[in-house]
Amino acid sequence: MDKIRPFTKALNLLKEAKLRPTLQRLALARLLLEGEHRHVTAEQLHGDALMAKIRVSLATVYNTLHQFTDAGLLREVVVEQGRSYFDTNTSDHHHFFNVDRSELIDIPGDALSVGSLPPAPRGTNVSRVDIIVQVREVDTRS
Amino acid sequence: MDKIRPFTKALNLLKEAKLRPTLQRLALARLLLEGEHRHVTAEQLHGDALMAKIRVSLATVYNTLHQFTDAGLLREVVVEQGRSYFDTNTSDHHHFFNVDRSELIDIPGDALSVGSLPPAPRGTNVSRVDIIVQVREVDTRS
DNA sequence: GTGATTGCAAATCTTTTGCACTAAA
DNA sequence: TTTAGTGCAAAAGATTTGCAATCAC
Repeated sequence: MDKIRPFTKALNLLKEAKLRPTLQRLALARLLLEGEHRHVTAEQLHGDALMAKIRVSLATVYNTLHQFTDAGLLREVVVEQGRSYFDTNTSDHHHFFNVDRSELIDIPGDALSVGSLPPAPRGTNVSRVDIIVQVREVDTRS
Repeated sequence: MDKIRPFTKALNLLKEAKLRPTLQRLALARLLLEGEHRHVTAEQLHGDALMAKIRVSLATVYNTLHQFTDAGLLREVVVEQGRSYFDTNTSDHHHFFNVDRSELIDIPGDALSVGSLPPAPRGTNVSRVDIIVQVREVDTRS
């Protein structure tokens, strides 16, 4: 039945975020937010969009990713120098980062916990906690 | 008495790392590794070097930071999109990151611990765990 | 000497910006 | 209409690279 109203979810998300539902925003929202959770770079999403016959510029992809992030629909994750990932899973969780494949994998929030966070430096408040578990492919030689 | 053999420590570190003790490597090693622990960007270190009358190019600063990192003398920390920090503290510890000031602050390894790390994805080994506690300046208005 | 290291400038890569054009309300 | 949004190309930043000149051994 999803076929009967295929744009509803993306449309509602944009509406809630007070973002005008333009063709490209709607299309990007569908790519990002209607399927499984994903971790994408701007470049990847741009490629996906073109593949799906959606005419959109890279600049607009960047703009849109940031607008979605500001609206709380996405979460920006920085694990690699020079490139940002955007995570469609905005719930409390952490990440494995496979350095060899440049790939992020979610760790459910309850599978990992921080014991005893020390107090934030004077004059500051904690705004977010990220745990990045860096992993590498096992060496199959030997 | 440090004045009597001011280059000894940096020299030994370079020797251990099997890096030829050139003028600029020695100078950068002294700036980085002889004082308090620091978190520097390439740009900052370059500035420090020029300030200390050490003639060195930014490209060489980058090369040197990476050579030191490969040799285990430094640790690269990525917390901000577009910029890398190099941490002179290579022992097991984590970080506060003040977003408003773009400033890293060490959290001693024993002040924070991860409870129950889930198993690494099939075919991978954990190579490193980073905890970034993002903080913001408290809002003094209101 | 000769091979490693450096400086410089150019190149690269990701991300941002300015502005004329287009589309949503 | 009128205002927000888009595309394009150019700009901006951080980092890397190619290569001739220089330095450590």
